[in-house]
Amino acid sequence: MPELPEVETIKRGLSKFIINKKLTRTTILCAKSFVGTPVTGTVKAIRRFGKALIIDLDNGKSLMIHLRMTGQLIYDGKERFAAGHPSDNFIDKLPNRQTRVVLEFDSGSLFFNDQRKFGFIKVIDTNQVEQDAFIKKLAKEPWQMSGDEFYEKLQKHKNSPIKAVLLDQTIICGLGNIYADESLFMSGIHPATKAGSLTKKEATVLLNMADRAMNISIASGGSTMKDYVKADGTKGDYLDKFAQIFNRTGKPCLVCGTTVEKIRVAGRGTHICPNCQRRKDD
DNA sequence: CTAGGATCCTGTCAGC
DNA sequence: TGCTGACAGGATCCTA
Repeated sequence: MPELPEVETIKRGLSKFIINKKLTRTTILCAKSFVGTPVTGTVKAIRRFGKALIIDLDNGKSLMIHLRMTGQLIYDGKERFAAGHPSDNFIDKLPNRQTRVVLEFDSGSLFFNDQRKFGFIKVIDTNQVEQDAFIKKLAKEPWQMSGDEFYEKLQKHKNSPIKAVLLDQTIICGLGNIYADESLFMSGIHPATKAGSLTKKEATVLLNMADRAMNISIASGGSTMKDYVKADGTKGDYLDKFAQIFNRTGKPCLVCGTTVEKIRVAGRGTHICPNCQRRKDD
């Protein structure tokens, strides 16, 4: 669930609270959610590779965190900060039944919640982060790639629906189901269009829209929570204020008024305006 | 090599 | 009310 903008929001928010703080204790409530042996140490840096978050300690070890579909990180200290999968659990008492791991710092606790247990925290050597099997395969993020480069990549997957290509982190990194739908809508491209049938111009527009959609979201604090969770559990407002197509099934298209439809592409629920996004291939 | 489907897991919701 | 199947903001594994 959390896509690049949400992870970036977490990185920025968490940095304010745990940099230079000491991780003193790890409590594992679900064995499969924590890989490796718990470590202690002072946080020196927080980095992001695609949708993966890296917390570097001062002892040569790092924690790699991937939230996958339903992960959340909630920091509870003097102030509370939460981001990730949107749900009321943000304001629950912690730990709750979806809490899988608790990382205790000398300034507060960081709760890793994950309903479906697809996410994980993994201990790796800091100097091996870039060699991690997942990180190593990640492609460039949209703003690091040229339109020509993206177009060339599409030719290697010419028979795949363009949405499947957008979701493949080894082709272009950072998009998930929301931003794939948003980018395609903003580009006027049907998600099932074969990647190889896009022109270089269309590919370039799509790349630019992926960049724009994610940056708009980062600027608004991601699609989940604002920087600080208040007692009322105020949620991040990307989906409400900026999403043009995602989760708008049955509502009028913001551009032409046609009813938004939900279809299935690349095995994922996909939102389209059947008028603005027409297939030009087969 | 690519492409597509099943799979990991828990929870919620629509439809009988 | 109780059951059932579909589906979920991700990625990997297996098969053809």
